[in-house]
Amino acid sequence: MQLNAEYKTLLDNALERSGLRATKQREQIFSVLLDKRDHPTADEIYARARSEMPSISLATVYNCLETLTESGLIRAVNFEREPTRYCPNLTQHAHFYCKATGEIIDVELNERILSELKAALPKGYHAEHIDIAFNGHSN
Amino acid sequence: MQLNAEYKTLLDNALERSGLRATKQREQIFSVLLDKRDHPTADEIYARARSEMPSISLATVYNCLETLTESGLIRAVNFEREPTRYCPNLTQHAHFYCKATGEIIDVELNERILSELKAALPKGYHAEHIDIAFNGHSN
DNA sequence: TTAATATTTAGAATAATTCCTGATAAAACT
DNA sequence: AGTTTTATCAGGAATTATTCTAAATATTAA
Repeated sequence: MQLNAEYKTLLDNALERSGLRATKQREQIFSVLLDKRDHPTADEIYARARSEMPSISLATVYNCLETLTESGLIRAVNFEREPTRYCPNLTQHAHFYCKATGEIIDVELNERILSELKAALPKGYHAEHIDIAFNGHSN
Repeated sequence: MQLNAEYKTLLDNALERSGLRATKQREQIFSVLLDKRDHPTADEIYARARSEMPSISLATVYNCLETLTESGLIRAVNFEREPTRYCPNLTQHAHFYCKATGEIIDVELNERILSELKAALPKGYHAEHIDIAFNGHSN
């Protein structure tokens, strides 16, 4: 649990805004996600969190992930029906996923592409959020 | 089971190409998807198929959906971790989804946008397939 | 028609996630 | 600080979409 001051403040403020309490567990989960940005699943996060906080439960991991997501501190990422992965990158970005190797990277998208995508919607349809997953391979 | 001749041939050819047999159940499931293009879930497809073929089982619905998907006749569509939906539109297209009303529509994307998206990938990364889901509302 | 093989069926199994309940911790109030 | 109130946590049970299993049936090939 080596959450630096900047992120600690970010976390506390976001939780406060949502009317939620700052707890060791929430801090731990947030810290795990910031430490290694490899889009881990809840199980992987549970394993990492437990190495520093052995008493944490899987249910708590799920609870924390939900509150962090709702507070806008992290993002849930899904590839088809595989277990949900989590990511602390809050910029508008897409994901590239290689099923063969498991490699996942963030793909930054500029505003122009995003507005062109939104322009593809028929009249009367408005997108609040766009999920984009590139499935492929790297070399 | 009112699969017209054109689609019957499409189905038979696609199954044959994949080394699979043409069966009543596969025809029924394909027909259900073509008849009402509202992106139904496996359960909904099961209900619709059963009204014409009461003996079909849910496992068979899942099996058929898998074989039709693998044969390239239909597409599986996922929104977060909700039940998978199915769609017989084979053009490269995105989906718009309104969680509040459940409305789902296909959004056609032109080649230019798609190549711009692919161009956003870092060097060495290649996308075979891009999943795009617009989440929002309509009026 | 028979033999070989694929498919279907029904139910059991699986796996990610959610729910439940008593215990614990944090904030609010003396 | 001590007490009360309320949120959160832990552990286990429950849920749910989907997959698996094995016996029965249908399809194709011989």
